Amino acid sequence: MFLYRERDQRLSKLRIATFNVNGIRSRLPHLLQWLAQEQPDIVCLQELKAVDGSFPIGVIRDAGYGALWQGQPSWNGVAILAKGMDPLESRRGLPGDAADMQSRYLEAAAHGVIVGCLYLPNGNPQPGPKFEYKLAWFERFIKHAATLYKSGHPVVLAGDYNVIPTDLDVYNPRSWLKDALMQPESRECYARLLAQGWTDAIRELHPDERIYTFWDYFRQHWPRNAGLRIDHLLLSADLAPRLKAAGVDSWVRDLPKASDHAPTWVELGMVAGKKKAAAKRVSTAAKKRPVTRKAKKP
DNA sequence: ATGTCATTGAGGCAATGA
Repeated sequence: MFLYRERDQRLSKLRIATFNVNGIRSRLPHLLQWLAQEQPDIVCLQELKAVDGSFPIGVIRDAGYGALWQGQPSWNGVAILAKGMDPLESRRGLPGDAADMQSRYLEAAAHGVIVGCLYLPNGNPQPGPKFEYKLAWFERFIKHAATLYKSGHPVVLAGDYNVIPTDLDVYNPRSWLKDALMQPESRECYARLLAQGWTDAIRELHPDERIYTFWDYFRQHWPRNAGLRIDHLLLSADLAPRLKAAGVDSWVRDLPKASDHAPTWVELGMVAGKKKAAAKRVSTAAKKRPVTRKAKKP
C-alpha cells in the first residue's frame, strides 16, 4: 500500500505519541493538522467514538499513515497509526475477560517497537460498578503488561490511563479527591504497574515540573491551565535508555473546538548507550568535586 | 450540585458519559 525505502524503517529517531481525540470524526481536522505539523512516527488514538466503518482511513492514508483501529458505537475506540507503513497487529483487546465488549486496547508492531494503545476506564462515579470495572480492567492490564515487560521486547504502553499518579500531576488535588482518577486504589494500580520496571517517560525527564495532558471543558480550566496529567507513555527496559525527549503538544488544546486532551509524546534515539556515556562523564566529574569540597572544609 | 462537549435516538431537545 505504501511506497517507502528500506531506510525509512530504520529511523535515526522515533517519535511516538498518544492523543485522546474525543471523537475521531469531529476532531479529524485537528488530527490532520497535528500530523502534518509534528510528523509523529507512531500515534495511539483513544475515544474514537465511532464504529469501524466510519473510521476515516482514506484521509489518514492520504496524510501518509497506515492504521489499525478498533471502534465501537458512541463510546471508546482505539487506533494505532504508523508513518509510511501499516502497523502489524499483535493483539486486539486485553486477555482475561471474553465478555468485555468495550474497545479499549490495541497492540501492534511498527518501526521496530511494539506499541500497546490503551484507553483505561474512567471509573466515575465512584464508588460503583464503573469503578469496579476500572479496577478489574487495570488488573488485567497489569497482568498483560508483566508478560510484555518480561518478553524483553522494545515496548511502549501509551494511552489515556485515567489516573493522576501523584499530587504533582493535578493543579489542585482537593478538587479531585472524590474522583475515580485520584482514588488510592487507582494510584496503587499505577504504582504497581511501574514497579514492574516501566519508565514513565514524562516524569523521567521532568521529575519536578507540573505537566498536564488534559484540561476538562468546565470552569475555564484550559485558559487557567488547571489540568491533569493522565496520558502516559511507559517504556520497557530495552527502550528506556533511548529516551531523548518527552513533551505535550499543548497548542492542539488551544485550537477552537479542541479535544479536552493534548497529544503527548516521547522521542527515542534508535541507538542506546549515549545516555550511559553521559552518565559516566557526570560520575567522573562528580568524583573529582567532593575532593575539592572536602579540602575547603576547616 | 455545577460547569461543557460529543454522541445518539429521536426530532428541532434530552439523556448519557466523560
